[in-house]
Amino acid sequence: MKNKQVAKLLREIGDLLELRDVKFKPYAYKKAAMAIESLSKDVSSIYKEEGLKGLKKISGVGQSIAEKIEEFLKTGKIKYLEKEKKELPVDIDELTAIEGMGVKKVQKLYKKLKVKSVADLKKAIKQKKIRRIAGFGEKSEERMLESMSFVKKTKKRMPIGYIFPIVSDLVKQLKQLKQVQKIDVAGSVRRMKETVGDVDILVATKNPKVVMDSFTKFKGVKRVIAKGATRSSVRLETGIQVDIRVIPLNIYGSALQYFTGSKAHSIAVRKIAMKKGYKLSEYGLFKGKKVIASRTEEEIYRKLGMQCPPPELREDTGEIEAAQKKKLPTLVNPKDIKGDLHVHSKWSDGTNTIKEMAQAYKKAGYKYIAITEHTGSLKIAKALDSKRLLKQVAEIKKINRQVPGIRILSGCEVNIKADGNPDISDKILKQLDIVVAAVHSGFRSNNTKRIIKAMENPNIDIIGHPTGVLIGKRAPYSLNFDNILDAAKSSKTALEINCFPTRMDLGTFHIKEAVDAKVMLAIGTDAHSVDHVRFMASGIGLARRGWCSKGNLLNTMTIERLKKWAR
DNA sequence: GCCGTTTTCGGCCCGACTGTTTTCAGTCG
Repeated sequence: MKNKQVAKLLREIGDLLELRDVKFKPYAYKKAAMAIESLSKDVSSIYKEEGLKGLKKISGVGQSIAEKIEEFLKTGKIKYLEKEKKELPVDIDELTAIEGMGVKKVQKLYKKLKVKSVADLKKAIKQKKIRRIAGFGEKSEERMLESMSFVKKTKKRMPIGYIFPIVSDLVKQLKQLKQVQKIDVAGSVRRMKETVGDVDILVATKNPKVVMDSFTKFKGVKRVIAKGATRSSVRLETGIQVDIRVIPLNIYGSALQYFTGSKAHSIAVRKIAMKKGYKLSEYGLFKGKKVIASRTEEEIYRKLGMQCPPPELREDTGEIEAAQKKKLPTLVNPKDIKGDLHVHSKWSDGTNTIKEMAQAYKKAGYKYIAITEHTGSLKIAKALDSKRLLKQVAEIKKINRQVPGIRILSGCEVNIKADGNPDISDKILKQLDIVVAAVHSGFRSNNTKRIIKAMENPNIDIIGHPTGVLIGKRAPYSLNFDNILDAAKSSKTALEINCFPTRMDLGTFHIKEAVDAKVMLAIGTDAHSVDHVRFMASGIGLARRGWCSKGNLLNTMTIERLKKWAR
């Protein structure tokens, strides 16, 4: 996937143009960057299939930007960008990562002090040179220095699965204030994005001051970045930034709509409002000075002639058109989920017994779980060989009698060897209810053939964490995903939505492609302890982001239908 | 640089907070 790289380069061009005070072009480049970043298809495959014409079909991409993308795909660089960079050799990315530093300030500091990097900036601050420049002062120096130490942390996005407990703790603290009339988490958390940069919380109250004062003093708050009557920002000890917005109850809907985003979705919706002669802001939908909708999101979208898209779809990747045509899909719901198809126990690298896991899932309302331990050649602690696997099958039969009300399926997470064969014999796999197969080695090679070979094995039901990505740690291995989808369809193999927080694999884009190709999907938490049962929530969110309906997921089947499907 | 069932030219989403200013530019979301 080249999309992220392309987006970054275009954004850099935008920044450089902004530095030079060029009008409007920066906006165009950044808009194009945003569109490419949220594209469901790889730009290089678009280019391969349809050439320059295909690139120009991307919203925000015209002749000039298309040519620059083409140049990058062919040569690995963009001459225009290299030239611009030579004239302004500034590490914009690094410098603007500092709180309160934007391109204009970077420009000023370069012109006046030849500041090119964070190191230069640090030196200039130490020499007290910054404060002598118009627009800067002693306080700016202080602020910059302070935020430099946070830069590394802030640039990192956190997996959503790890954000939930932190967020729910904050919400709980806020709910205890009697002044809080209504509260919601907005932003990327509400949209259930795989990773979260910062957390947005919306509160309705008649008494903003009390809410703001308490919030900025909550436990876990390390630093107050900004504090005002309607908006405050803090950084938690965990490094996460939390923004809180306080508004009166009568504009709750428009505020929630606005603060949920995404930015691309918000801009697109505002433009629809403009076309109808309205103005949309967080304060409501206006006709002239008259408010015509503000209490609920549904009301606003209705007045704009569209359905209200579920938050998970709000990325401007087709949901707006679908909402206008009243053709939004009915997304899968938590209550549709009957089972978890990827669970570990003490038998391999988990921390709880099978019985404990089953009881935890039963308590959470599940009808079945599949115990899927690591197998054979995998060097992970206590991987199961054929003998232990068969022993576990017998053991599970016993536990099934001890824990009524939930059905434990025998399975495994079999290792796909380099040649595409499983590292447990078919004779054994045949005796299991559900077989998840996954790649655990050879991350640097193209694994398309290997996975297709595995899918053609009739004993393999699900391909686990299909792209091998680890958030913030490992890039996905190279795959021809179109070929994977074809093979999944013809071999009737499901692809996993592994929602262990550091995996989130498949991700949004690939899920949507699988849904479009009518390939079955299976959510698996990859739970290694009873505390991991809750990861299902982000798995469902991820499935919804990929436009999954009930019918796209194995987990929504009854146990009878699932077993039939597996056979 | 991009875009258009009002436009192929003339516009580009909107508002809060901060630090520096004496009324606002820059940044952020």
